[in-house]
Amino acid sequence: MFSPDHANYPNTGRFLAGRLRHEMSEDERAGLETLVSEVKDHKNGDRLIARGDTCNHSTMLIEGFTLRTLEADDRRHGVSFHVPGDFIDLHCFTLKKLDHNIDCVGPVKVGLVPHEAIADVMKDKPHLARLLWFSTLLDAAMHREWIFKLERLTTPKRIAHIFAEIWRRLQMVGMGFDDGFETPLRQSDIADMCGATAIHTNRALSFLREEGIANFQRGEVRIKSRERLEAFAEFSQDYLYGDGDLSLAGDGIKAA
Amino acid sequence: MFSPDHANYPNTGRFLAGRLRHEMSEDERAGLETLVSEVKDHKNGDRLIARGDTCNHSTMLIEGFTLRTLEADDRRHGVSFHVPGDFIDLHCFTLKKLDHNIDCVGPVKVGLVPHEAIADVMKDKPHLARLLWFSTLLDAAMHREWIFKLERLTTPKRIAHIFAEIWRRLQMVGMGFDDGFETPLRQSDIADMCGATAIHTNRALSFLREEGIANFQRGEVRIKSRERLEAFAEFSQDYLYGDGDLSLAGDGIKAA
DNA sequence: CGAATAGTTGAGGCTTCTCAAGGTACGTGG
DNA sequence: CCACGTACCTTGAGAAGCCTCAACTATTCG
Repeated sequence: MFSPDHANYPNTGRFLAGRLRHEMSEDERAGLETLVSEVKDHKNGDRLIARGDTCNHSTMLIEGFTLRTLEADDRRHGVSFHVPGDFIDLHCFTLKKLDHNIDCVGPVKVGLVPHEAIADVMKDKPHLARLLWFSTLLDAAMHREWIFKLERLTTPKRIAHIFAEIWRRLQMVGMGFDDGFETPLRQSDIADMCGATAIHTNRALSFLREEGIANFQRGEVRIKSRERLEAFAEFSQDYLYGDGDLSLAGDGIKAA
Repeated sequence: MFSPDHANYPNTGRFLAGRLRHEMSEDERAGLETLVSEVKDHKNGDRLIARGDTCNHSTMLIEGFTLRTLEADDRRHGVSFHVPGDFIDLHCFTLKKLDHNIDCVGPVKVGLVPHEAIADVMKDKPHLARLLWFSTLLDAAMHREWIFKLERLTTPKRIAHIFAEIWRRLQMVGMGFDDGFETPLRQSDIADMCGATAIHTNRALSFLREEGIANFQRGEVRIKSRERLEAFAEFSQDYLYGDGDLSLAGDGIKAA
């Protein structure tokens, strides 16, 4: 169902894998790969971009895991996360100044894409431009699901929802295992994404462990039954626009 | 600071007012106005679009107020709202099937924009296309602020935050008053946007009234001190990309 | 005027927070 | 190999926020 062109396109081969990558021509895939002008490595805790920075390039996440965060007082809040293949801050091409930070969790490899290169795509390759737009709209759809989740679910269910989302998104880009996944996230990172304290998050994780829903231990997440996890979390993958009810397969974006 | 071209462009004159409208040429303004192929009226409670609908047009909100909602069991949750001038579901041009509903609150007038017309813009008017993209990214930025708000604030502060946002957004498009604003929202709608019960929302509104922060009574919102309201709500208008720290004024989108 | 919608109030219970104290894994230097 | 430091995780207890159930009141509209 997914085909991470990772061998052919080491920097961008995971972009939109499991979503609309099947709509990209070889020409577009190759064109996208050439947008990356520079590859950089970062370490755990690095802040790739800080709120308010003016940027003239955008960032493709090649390896690793990042968080989008907002801060107030001394508390950090997570508003979304990224897995390899995500165009982390494509929106800053258009917004110019970002409203949030991008923080590395664990070691990270990114590809930099100059904004002039994206402007050329806008001008000359409307179909690829539309796919780039699509990827920013996916972000927005995920944000909406998070809002829904925060309005509706208790902390244990929020955590289960995050696990379900990470697992699905990793698998879409050819990562993750049949019985779970690995992540550099610590309990406090999960707390930041749930709007809960680290202490309460710890208790909620114990609960998930005791109930046999998900076993999180220092970044190793083992899940016995995806069905049970997703039911508990009231999770449905539709909003990821992969295989669910809202899937675009066979009905996708026609050349603009 | 804002100039709602409402007289010249009755259907689209509020689009991006107070944000990047000043960057639109007369040509682009006129072109945008002609995108609207049909104007429709709706009444309170109408569902303009339901989750999963396939759409071949997008919707400009001309008059009135709408909510984006997601439902589960018998509970409705609000993930964002729209004021006149908002391109409510521009993203369905690219996503094709929406992940959420659009519900009318009070009487509503909308303009329909066929997707072929938007595709032409993508092909022939890259700068206008980029402004359309920008408007969907504004949505995403507002979503992120909501996530932050839900993770961080108690119900009284969430409500104050919503009031602060509505007020600012109305003023950007030339609506709203110096001492508050009017809205067709009921207490239960506010509850849906806060992830709280209507009962708790009622108590929180009483609290805001007693404290003199905001007086909400059947859609009339009176606010003595914007400063006090925004401080209480930990609200900063930056994320609306109007006048705040992230403002693009004088530094906006160059022709692509 | 009556019905329907919208808003208000009270009491008991669950969820989450705060403050405070321990426990465990893992790397570094002796 | 052990001692120690640091980051991460765990546990307990009391308080605050929010929910549910169950009334009751006010406003709007036919």
